[in-house]
This record gives sequence, structure tokens and C-alpha cells, in this order.
Amino acid sequence: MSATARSAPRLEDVARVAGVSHQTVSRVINGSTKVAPATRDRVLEAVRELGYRRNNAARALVTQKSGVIGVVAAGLGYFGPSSTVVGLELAARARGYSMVLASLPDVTPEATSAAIDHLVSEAVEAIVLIAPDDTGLDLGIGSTLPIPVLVLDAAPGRASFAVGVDHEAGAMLATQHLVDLGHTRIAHISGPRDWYQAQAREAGWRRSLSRAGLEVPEVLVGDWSASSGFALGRELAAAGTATAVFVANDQMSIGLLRALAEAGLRVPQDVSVVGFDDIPESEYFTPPLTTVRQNFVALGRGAMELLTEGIRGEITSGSQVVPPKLVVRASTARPHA
Amino acid sequence: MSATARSAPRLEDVARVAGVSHQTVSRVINGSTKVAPATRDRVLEAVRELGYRRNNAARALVTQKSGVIGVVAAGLGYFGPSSTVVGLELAARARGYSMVLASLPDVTPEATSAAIDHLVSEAVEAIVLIAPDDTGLDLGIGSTLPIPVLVLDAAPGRASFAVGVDHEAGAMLATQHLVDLGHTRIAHISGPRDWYQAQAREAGWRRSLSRAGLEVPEVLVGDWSASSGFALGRELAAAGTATAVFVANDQMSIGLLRALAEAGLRVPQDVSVVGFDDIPESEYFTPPLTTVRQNFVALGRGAMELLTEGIRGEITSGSQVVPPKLVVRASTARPHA
DNA sequence: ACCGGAAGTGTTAACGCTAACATCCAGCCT
DNA sequence: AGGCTGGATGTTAGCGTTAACACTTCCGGT
Repeated sequence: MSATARSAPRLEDVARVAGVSHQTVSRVINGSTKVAPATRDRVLEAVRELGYRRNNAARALVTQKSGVIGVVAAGLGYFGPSSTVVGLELAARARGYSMVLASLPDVTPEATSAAIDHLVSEAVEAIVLIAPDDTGLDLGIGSTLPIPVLVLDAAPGRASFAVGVDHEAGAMLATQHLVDLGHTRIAHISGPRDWYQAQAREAGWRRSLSRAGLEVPEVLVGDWSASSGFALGRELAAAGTATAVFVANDQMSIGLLRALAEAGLRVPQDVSVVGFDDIPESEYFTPPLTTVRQNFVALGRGAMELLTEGIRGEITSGSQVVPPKLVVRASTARPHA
Repeated sequence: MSATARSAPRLEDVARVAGVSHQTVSRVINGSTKVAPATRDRVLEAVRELGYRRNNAARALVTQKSGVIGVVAAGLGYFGPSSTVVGLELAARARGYSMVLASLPDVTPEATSAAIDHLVSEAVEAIVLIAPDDTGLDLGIGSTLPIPVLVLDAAPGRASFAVGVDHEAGAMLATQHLVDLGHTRIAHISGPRDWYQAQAREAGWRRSLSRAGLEVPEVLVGDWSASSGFALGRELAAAGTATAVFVANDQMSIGLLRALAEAGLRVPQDVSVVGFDDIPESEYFTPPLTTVRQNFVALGRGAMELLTEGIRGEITSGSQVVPPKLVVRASTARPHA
């Protein structure tokens, strides 16, 4: 009822209605214990009546805390990164933080640095980097960032916090599965060499191979896209040496599957294929894809856990590793021979 | 050189170094013309020396403008929504805005309303809704939002601003293509009935069909996922009546393609398939998918155009429609008969 | 020589909030 | 009874910025 508010009500307005000082209202809003129950109720009632909401700018100004964490993300068109962002946002909001996003159209250090710069002027309390590498950290303001920086599912290089899937272990799971089936000539289509994930997955493949005493063929380097998977798949089919392929992500697997089909090679009878990511579609590829699943929600949760402690200054570095899981479908089988 | 800054420098500090008043520094920072070139240079030099960056909280407090736009997005795991967010962020940053993201795990009105509420407390200057419907707008604070709300690529219902692809036109492009090839029994696998995109695409399909004087078969309702496309594809194959299918997105097409293959039906010889979205992988499906491409970057740009004018109060409503484009690949051909 | 005005600069007062300190009033101990 | 403790509340002073206005010059026109 009454008085149409000309502009948003402030602490003062609530205080007047409740018959207390603005400071008491502030205490109620912030959940201080030093308020009599009766007063608290009166204030809460006034808050509701006026539709008061705290002015974050003013709060940020005086507390020097914005309640915002910044996220720099590359490859948001891909399932992995975008799922990671979603997981992170959920975890952030649950902890009372907002998330401002800066996407990275290309992954040059300059672009990364510019994005970080943008976030820093937004006074974010921490930065999460979802990017192939963290070279941007060295440039510009980045070199002396006074806030926690967490690298999410990437090279834990310069940043003091890191949370990520154990890509190497995942790759070993995939490769070992192929080895267990009896394959001896297992090729690998990797991601771009400058992406940490690509390196780690390749390393896992190598490790499993040498552990099994198998020869390590030359790596076919892709760029995560179905298109590159297709091109490399053609080469692979032409060479005709491998009986199994471990592909660094599911998208490239699509291209590979198509190249194999065009070359008249059947999967899994002639060639077995294992992917990485478990995008929701891989279950419906032709044939359904055996792949490695990552838990992106766990990733986001872990990141926020570390970060909240980091923001409070309780820890200055830390890392967390999330284990991946092999999902066996119809694209893998024992070799013919 | 000298004096290790204890905390971030402020206008006052720059002013002292440059030998001017803090207001003059403010003028330089904000690009006011009323500053003598020599003074400007001196100030700029001091800014650089001190590494000054503006405190956005203080600025927001006094100007009542946060420079932030809020985005509520559902379905970020899908190519369309996540691409839209990227396009939007790029456009926003180019215009000096930051983007705070609230993702929607499920699309209930309550969740939408909660997300909007969260953004409103962040004092965003506008809200962009990337969601199946805008029912959340009716709830809570939403009903009286004092800021521009733009619905991006969805039902332009309650919001005063809307930017979107013309889904109906896209669907007509797809269906007409099938009609032109000579198909007479063209089925449709739609998205969930409560998504605007699904409705518009279905409408376009219907319209093309009746325009061509063809019978309109019953719609098969999916949920955007490959999984639902697969299940419905099985039904379709069992019925065996259609010679062509227009599918409301590419993900479901994957499932359909797989179901068709399992049923021994060849694409495009026995059945033609057209998708919607043109995700990067559709070129490598088995077979490569004929589909409708949407320009997500244009979507983001258009949204920011409208929104900046809306924020300035120059317009209070408006909409923009982006035309889609048919991409013909190998999943469509003339019917056998 | 005087005045008007424009260009350049400085001064002051908010913006809405929290932290720190000050005050008040019970209740209780000695 | 007096003073002391501590819980509950109020008062004051900024946080760093911009808006509004005030103040100097300096120039050209009469």
C-alpha cells in the first residue's frame, strides 16, 4: 500500500519504516546475531513491504568485495567447455557469487590478456581460466594479479589453483581397453598440440602402449573439429595399418567414423574407435561410440570449493583432480585377424 | 619507479602526480573534450605510471549504471544456446558492457524467476532471456522489472524486446526443399511442444505442406536430444510411410539417422532427412546432413544493438528477425518410387 | 578599456553501504 | 546502593567516483 517509490528504497527508508537506525537494518540484512528477535522481525517486515534489495555497488565500494568471479573461456562452442561453465555457474551461485563471463574467440595470449584485463576492471574476486594454456597470464596486468587464479581443466602452469579431469588417466583407460581387446596397432588422433588436454591424452595413450610393449605409431594431429577427424581418418584408412584408434574427443570421432565408412571400413569389425568426452550424441553415432566420460559438474563444484577458500585467504594454492570413466559402447571389438 | 602502492591508486593519486584536480583526471578518463591537450597528456602519463584503473563500484554507485547486462540461459549444453551466448558476449564487450551469466538447469518458471532475481540484485542494466518460454517473467520481481528485457531467439511474449531467427521461414526452406525434390509424404520430428522454436518450426513445416497441397501427417514430438530422435526414428521406420523427414534440430537427426540405419533404411535413397541448426558436426554425419543454418553471431549483435538503445531509453520496444539459410548436403534426394 | 562568453579547471556534495566507535539500559555482583 | 558488564542499538566517517556548479583566464567585439 501507499507511496509509490520514486527510486529504489535504501537502508534508510527501511529503517524509517521499521523505526530503527539504518545500521540495524544493515545488521539484519547481513545476518548479524546482535539484533533482538522482535527488532529483526520488524525490519524484515519493512524490507518485504518496501521491496528493498541491497545495492551491490555501494556494498562493493565499502567492503572492497564485489562478490563476482570472472571466467575466461575458450572453445565455448564445444561441449566440454560449455558444460564446464554451466557447472561452475551453478556452484558459484550456490555460494552467493555471480559469474561474469568473457569468452575467447581465439586463444592468442593477447586475447586472453585482454579478457583478463576486462574482468579485473570489473573487480572480480577471482579468475577462472578455461583455456588451452595460460600464457595470457604473463601479459599486461596478468603478471601481477592480486587475486586467486584457477585454471580449470587445463595446464596448471602459472596459476596457483587448478582443478581438472585426469586426462592422462582417461586416455589410459581408453587405450588399455583397446589393448585388452587384443589390438596391437592402436593409432591416435590428438587435439591441437598447444592444448594441455591434447598433450595429456596423448601422453596417456603413449604410456599405455609402452606399458603393453606395443609399438607407438606416429600421432595424427587434429584440431578438435569433426572436419579434422574426417581428414585424418582418410589418411588412416589409406594407410590401413591400424586396427584401432583412440581419438582425443568425440567430435573428431564423428569425422573419423565417416571417413572410415566412406573407405568401406566397418566399425568395429575392421577398426575399433574410442572417443573422449561422452557428448550426449555419442550414444547414437554410427555405431554408438565407446568413449571416456568427464564429470563437468564435479569440476565446477571443485573449482568453487578451492576458490572460496582462496578468496578468503585460507589457502594460496591447491589443486584437485577428478577421475574420468570409460563408457563402453559398440564402436570397439576384438580385432579380426 | 618509487612508492610501492599499498592499495589500488585512485583518481586522487593520479591527480596529485599529474598536478591537477581529481575531477580533471575523471574528465580525461571519460574522454571529455573540455581538457587541454597538454593536460590530457600529463594525466595519461600519470595514469600509466600508477597503473590506475577505474573503480567500477564507485562509478556504478554514483551513476546508477552498472555497465552489466544479465543473461539467463537454458540449454547451454546445446550448440544453439551456447553459440548465442558467445555471440552476445562478444557484442556486449565490444560495446563496453560486461555480461553476467545465470544458467538455467531446468526451465521451470521458478528457476527462471530465481535467476532473474539474482541478476537484478547485481543491478544489471538489461536482461537477456535465452529460454524456451518467458513464463518466469511473471513471477517474483519479474513482473515489474524496471529494465529492458530482451528475449533472444524465443517466444517474444511478455518481453518488450526480441531478436530471433525466423524459425518458421527456416522450416519452410527445409520442407519446400523436400517438396521440390518430389516428396509427398514428409514427416516431422519436432522439439518439445513448450519451446517456441519447436512450435515455429512445426508451423513452417505445416504451412509448406498445405501450400503444396500435401497431407499433413501426425507430428512426432521429441525433446531435442539424440536419444529422442532415435526412439522416434524407430517408430517412423516401423510405420514405413514417410519418404522424407524434417527434424527440428541436428542432434535429433543423429538419433534418427541411427534408427534408420538399424532398420536397414538408406539415407537418402530410401528416406531423405533435413535437420536444423547446422552444428559443425552435421557435415560429417552418415550421411552429411542437409540442414538449416542460423547465424548466432548476428543474433548476439542484433540483441546488443536493440538493448543499448533500450538502455538509453531511446526505444521501449523493438524486434529484429534474422533469416536462416538452407545448407544442402547428402541426406536429401529425390524419392525412389 | 570594458564586457560577454567560452574554455579550462577546481570545489563540493552526494551515491548507499559498512566498520568502528559511542551510547544506552538492564541485570547482576559486591 | 553503586558500579560494572554486556547486549542492543545509534552515530559518524568514509569507500572512489561523477554531477553540478563555481571560478579563473583569455579572447574578441564594441
